[in-house]
Amino acid sequence: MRRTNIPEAAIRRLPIYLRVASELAAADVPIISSAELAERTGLSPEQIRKDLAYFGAFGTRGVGYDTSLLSRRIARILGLHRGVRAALVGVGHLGHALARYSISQHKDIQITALFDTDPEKIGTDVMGVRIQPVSQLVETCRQQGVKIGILTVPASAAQSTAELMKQGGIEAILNFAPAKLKLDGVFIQNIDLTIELQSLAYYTSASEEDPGEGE
Amino acid sequence: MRRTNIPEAAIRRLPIYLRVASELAAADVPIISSAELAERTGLSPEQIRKDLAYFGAFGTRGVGYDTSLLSRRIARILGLHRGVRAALVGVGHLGHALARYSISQHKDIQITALFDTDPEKIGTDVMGVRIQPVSQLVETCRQQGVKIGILTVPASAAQSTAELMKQGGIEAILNFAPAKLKLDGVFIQNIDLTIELQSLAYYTSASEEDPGEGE
DNA sequence: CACTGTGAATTGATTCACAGCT
DNA sequence: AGCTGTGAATCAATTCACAGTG
Repeated sequence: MRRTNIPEAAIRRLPIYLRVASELAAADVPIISSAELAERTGLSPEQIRKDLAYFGAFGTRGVGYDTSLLSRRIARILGLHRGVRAALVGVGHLGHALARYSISQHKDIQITALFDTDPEKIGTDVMGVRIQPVSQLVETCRQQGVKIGILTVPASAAQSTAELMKQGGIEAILNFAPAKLKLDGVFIQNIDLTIELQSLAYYTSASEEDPGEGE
Repeated sequence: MRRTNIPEAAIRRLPIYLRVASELAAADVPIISSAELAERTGLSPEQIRKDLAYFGAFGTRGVGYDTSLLSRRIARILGLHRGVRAALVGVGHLGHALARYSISQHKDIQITALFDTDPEKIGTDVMGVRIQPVSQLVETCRQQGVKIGILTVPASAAQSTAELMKQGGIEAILNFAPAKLKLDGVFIQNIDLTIELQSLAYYTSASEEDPGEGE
């Protein structure tokens, strides 16, 4: 019933709507129109209406969307209403920063386990979450019902760590390592800083095609 | 002549090809076919051929692509051949981690300036790059010819900081703040950790539509 | 012969335009 | 009257299928 014909692009926009809707609901703004949502998100009103309509009509014609209802519905669609547990592997500088940020910010996605191989780090904690050895990953993730993995290990360790995550019952991975993971049955989203920066360079006058060295 | 009909998606894949090609060239593998490239990147051979063909034919029919030539050509297309300077604003935990990583890793995109508003941080350095007050941003970026900005400030400061970046001559921004920047004439790429994690939850059994609280 | 390069076909996402509620 | 919800049209990206070439 789920995961059918709904564009992936639409799903990636739901958290944006969620953010705006819950901010407004918290500020006691009860209603927002697709036009206003468009204004605040930089998307088009039609796209917003279409995205929301994929999941059933929760607006009121002639009026708009109830911000409180909207935020609850989106949270439910994403499965955030009960709280989703995540584990982060590789507590280097980036991993540490992400862990701090996620542990402090998100109530809906909670990092409940941290793993590393460095004996110096194991046993220390990040904002109250203890760093465990990677050898504990499968067992701990299974015990805690962790569903999301955040991968901030070196590229060379990425594939094997991802496999452990799968064994531990993780169903979706946010991969920061510059490596393409091959892992069936697990949803993988890559964030690669090098790719982002390098492709950004293209949109810069630095790339203004000075006409090649010959060859 | 540039920025014409080439799909943005293709440009975002160039750094992937660049990585593989330069790794192979460094390992003295002189030639790679689109099929092998597909194998290593998880993309399709046709897509790779099409992407590369947008920028002119640099393969040899019946043979494949010269890895060394390929990496040089892509670097040139992206404008990386001369080195591109970047500035990072907001040296919190995430900013610090990204700065460390970028300063140490990338030769082609160099972070040459760091900015923050915190007097405690100003004057300290990250791997040899001194943190300056944001009040110096415009002047320093102009002086150094910085073209890329990395934005790791709180959401509330994102828009105003982005405007300073534009004033400083920055042409492309990698924005980690959860805010939609409105800024004409500057290419903006957003990375929003909350969005990534929340949309990941959808692909997890956590979201298995237990049928709502009614209303 | 084995590969690249590329028009044509397809698939997917966005935008348009309007019908349908409240 | 003013908004949502949605089929139809457009636009963009991917995949197909094969012609072209070293």
